Amino acid sequence: MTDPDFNLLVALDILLAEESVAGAARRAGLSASAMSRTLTRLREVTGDPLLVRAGRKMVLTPHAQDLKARTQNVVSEMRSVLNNSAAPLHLPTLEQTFYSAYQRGICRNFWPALICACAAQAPGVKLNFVAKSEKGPQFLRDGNVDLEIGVLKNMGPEIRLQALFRDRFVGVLAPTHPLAQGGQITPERYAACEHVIVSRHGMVRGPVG
DNA sequence: GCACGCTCCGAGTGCTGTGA
DNA sequence: TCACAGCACTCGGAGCGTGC
Repeated sequence: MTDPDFNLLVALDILLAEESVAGAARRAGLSASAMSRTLTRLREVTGDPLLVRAGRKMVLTPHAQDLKARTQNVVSEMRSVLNNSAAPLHLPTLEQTFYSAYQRGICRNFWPALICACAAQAPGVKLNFVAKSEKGPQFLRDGNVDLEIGVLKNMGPEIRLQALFRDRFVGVLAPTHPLAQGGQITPERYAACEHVIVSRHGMVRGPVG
């Protein structure tokens, strides 16, 4: 039995992510025709069309939808195995550009310290800060971003998370406010008050209720 | 509003060159 | 010799402008 061509996995990963032969070709540094032939080979190997025309666009078949997450994980694991160099990381000579996604209002506090630390310990490193328009780990999975700073959760097992700090809310109220009367402010008393919710994501309920 | 034609874009394919 | 990639081309769909 001959092993399949594992290079096809990388192409499959890009095709499933881009949902476009032309887009996948650009990302892989190939011509569209070369990527089209690669897709043909993938169709032969998997026995599934994988990407089918829907008007002017291409859409994933149900089988391709099933393969998408598995392929991402396998390719990510392959890369981590192959990139696991035995040579220790040497920051003073490291020449690399890192892209960092940020959520407005959260990580600007970290920029000065981060830039100073890079300049001192890794002068060859360049930092590009990219405003992030949507939540989710897709930017990291696609490799468009190396680092994200913000309120992160449900990122998946392949994304490494590290807590930088814990925040807390501080309430300010007038001496005449009902909460200021009657002793200790409990969560129940706080929740019983009327609230105004401001949500960037259209949520009509918050942690309070 | 509708039909028609033009243009653009993307996928697929035949042919050919290249390297192992 | 074979596999792969690029060039050139065709085909099909969408968008847009124009005339009725």
